[in-house]
Amino acid sequence: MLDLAVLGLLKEGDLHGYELNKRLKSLVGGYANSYGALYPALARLERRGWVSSTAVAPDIAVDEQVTDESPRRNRRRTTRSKPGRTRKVYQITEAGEDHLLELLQEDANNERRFRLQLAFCRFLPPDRRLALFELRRAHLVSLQAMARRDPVHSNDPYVRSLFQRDQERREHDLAWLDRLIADERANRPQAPTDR
Amino acid sequence: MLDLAVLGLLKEGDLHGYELNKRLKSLVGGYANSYGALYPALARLERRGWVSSTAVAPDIAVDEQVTDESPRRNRRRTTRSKPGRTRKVYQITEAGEDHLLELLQEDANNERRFRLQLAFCRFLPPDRRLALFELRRAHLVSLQAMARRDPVHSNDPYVRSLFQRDQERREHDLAWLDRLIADERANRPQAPTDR
DNA sequence: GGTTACATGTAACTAGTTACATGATTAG
DNA sequence: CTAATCATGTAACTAGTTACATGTAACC
Repeated sequence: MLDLAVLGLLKEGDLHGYELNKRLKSLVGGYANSYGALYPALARLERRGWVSSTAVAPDIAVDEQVTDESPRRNRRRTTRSKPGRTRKVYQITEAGEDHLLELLQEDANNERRFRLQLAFCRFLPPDRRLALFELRRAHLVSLQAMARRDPVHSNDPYVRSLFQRDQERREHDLAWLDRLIADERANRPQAPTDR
Repeated sequence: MLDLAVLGLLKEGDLHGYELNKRLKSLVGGYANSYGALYPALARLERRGWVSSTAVAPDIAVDEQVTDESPRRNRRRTTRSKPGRTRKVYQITEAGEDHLLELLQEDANNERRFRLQLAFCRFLPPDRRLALFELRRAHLVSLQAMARRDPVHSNDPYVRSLFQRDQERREHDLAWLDRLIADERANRPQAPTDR
């Protein structure tokens, strides 16, 4: 799932790990997204040829190659302008873009995954995007039906309250998705079914 | 987290694994809760002394020891009433109940865990229960604040829609929790702060 | 001179899913 | 006789978290 997030973010522009993590936080909102998952994921993506990396020195656009005899004071002057350490900047490859398109269309039964798919669904062709929404909708409807088939057995007020919140959330979610789908259809009155 | 769910269910009454799994499904609603997690969890809980198990033969309360010469027709009659295989029925121990109380008060920053805590919070003393709700409330408020501090940067309509749904969901959740807290306070006007 | 932000990584752990293996019994 | 339900379990995998290790540089 991190793969999806990382490839999506890299499609928007090249980034290094630390920066990726910050964007991930605001994107996923409420998750930890710590480096313990991110850096290994980047290494894996690179091994599979979905991204490539370039080492970038922290001193950008600042002066000449330092000749070896330059004293420490000089060295200190050269290392200005940008923070500390050499960064590894990642860019998405062509194979990576293909893979991203696949990931964007997978499943629909996973809340977290759908969140990411939605965040990057602009990279999908309109028909695939609509298909994704419909798939998610079908899933929500089936959850809805399941909940109706066997309602709460418990008399405990806390359990009842919980299940009612669930119900309301499902309804709200479905209404929201329906608006999304309606907008999607409205913005593409093309593709006339041949007649 | 499964530990919490299993101990909570066993506190309501003794159960075997298969039955536990069914209750788990309706409780957690939308999760898989397959046996691959459940059975190892039960084994672990037993090793730690939080539950104990009893093997129960499938034929309960049904007639005499079958004498060897009884024909197949008879045998079929005897093996009625309950399905196939020997079940392992688990019951919660005293140590298990203590542990359950601890699990019910942990954290509050985990959506899934809080769901389970709420489902079994009736086992908590009223003041601990209220504390749990307040802890969760504080967490939701901090999420709310975080979201307000840095709003959506993106212009993408899908991302915007997503973040707005998040916002609405947080507000709905908070309102729901506040109702829960209000009810809780209303139902215990006792504990007069000494004066 | 200490805290925060920048920057990359590893190791151990938590939590759950998917697929497999096995076998009995029941309902159609 | 065959599909579904009951029943217990293992192995391999997916996905993410927490804690650790290390070091620079900017801010106050």
